[in-house]
Amino acid sequence: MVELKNEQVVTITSTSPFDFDSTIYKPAHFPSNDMRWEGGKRWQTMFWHDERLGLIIENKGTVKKPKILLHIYSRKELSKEFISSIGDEMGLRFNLELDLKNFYQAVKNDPLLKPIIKRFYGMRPMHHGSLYEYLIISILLQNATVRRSVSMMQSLFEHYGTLLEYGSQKLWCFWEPAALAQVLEAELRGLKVGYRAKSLIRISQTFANNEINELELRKKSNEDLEKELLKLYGVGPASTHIIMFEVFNRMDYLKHISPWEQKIYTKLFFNKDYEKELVPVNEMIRFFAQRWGKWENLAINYVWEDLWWERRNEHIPWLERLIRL
DNA sequence: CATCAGGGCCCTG
DNA sequence: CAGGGCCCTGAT
Repeated sequence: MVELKNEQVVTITSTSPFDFDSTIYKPAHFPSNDMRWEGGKRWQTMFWHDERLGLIIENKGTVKKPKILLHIYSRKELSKEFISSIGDEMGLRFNLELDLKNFYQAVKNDPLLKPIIKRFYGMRPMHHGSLYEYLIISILLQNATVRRSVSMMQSLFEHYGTLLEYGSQKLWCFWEPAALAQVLEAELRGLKVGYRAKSLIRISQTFANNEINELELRKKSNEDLEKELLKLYGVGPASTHIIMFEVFNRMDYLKHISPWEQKIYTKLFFNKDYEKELVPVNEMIRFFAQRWGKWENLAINYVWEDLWWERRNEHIPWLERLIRL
């Protein structure tokens, strides 16, 4: 375990409106021991340019006047440039520059979104981690129930990650790609990740060899980016779909809906019993494009997040059956 | 006890 | 382009 004793603090801001809790905490993401959330505060570990960091993201503002305090814990003192690069990166990952007012204007007459936007006014989509980290997660999601994905993630943390102690928390930090790149497949299979071992290793090698650059990919068009992602071993249309939205913030890329999402969407958007009648994926894709155009993924995400926040407050039997946590 | 699908993907024919 | 196989787990 590594204790991070050095603390530096920066202020970051967001366009308005900004809702802190629904942006920095996503109940739809599966739980993992690299983070902790309580109202107004999120602890999150971060592997950034060879440093293992502990972050505390703290709300000091309001929806109208956003202000976020970013506490950065590290082993040694960090340069001013390094600190500000972390602030910039978090701004991107948390979509703090996104102009939500355009979105709200575009969908202002939508009866489904109206009450949700009222409840989550200022919510942004977010993923806290890097492309590499999200690729690992998306591979763990493949062909597995949520419970199994959670246990594979924890197992990987315990074998290749680093336990950090800071801000009275102990949380796991991701490994660098090179650490997994040289592991033997049999060793990984010993951690019960199954056939995913090969994908985890090959993707780690791609990153360790610098054959892929997240910052460069950000500049690419949807089409080119999709092509680059699909080239990665173990990445298909389902993983590409979630990465395009969650990592690269593409609001207008929707080509795939997984069976699990299809069931939930059938209920949420078409108000039908998915056990009797599943709405076909192609029909869904046409429907979303026509209804919400270039904002489609954000619109869907608002409905999706609303459901998962509701699940925190009350038992939703049909959803529980689908999650199998 | 056996069988099967789960927030897919690769490879083969 | 369809379909088999893949690791493991809990539900049936």
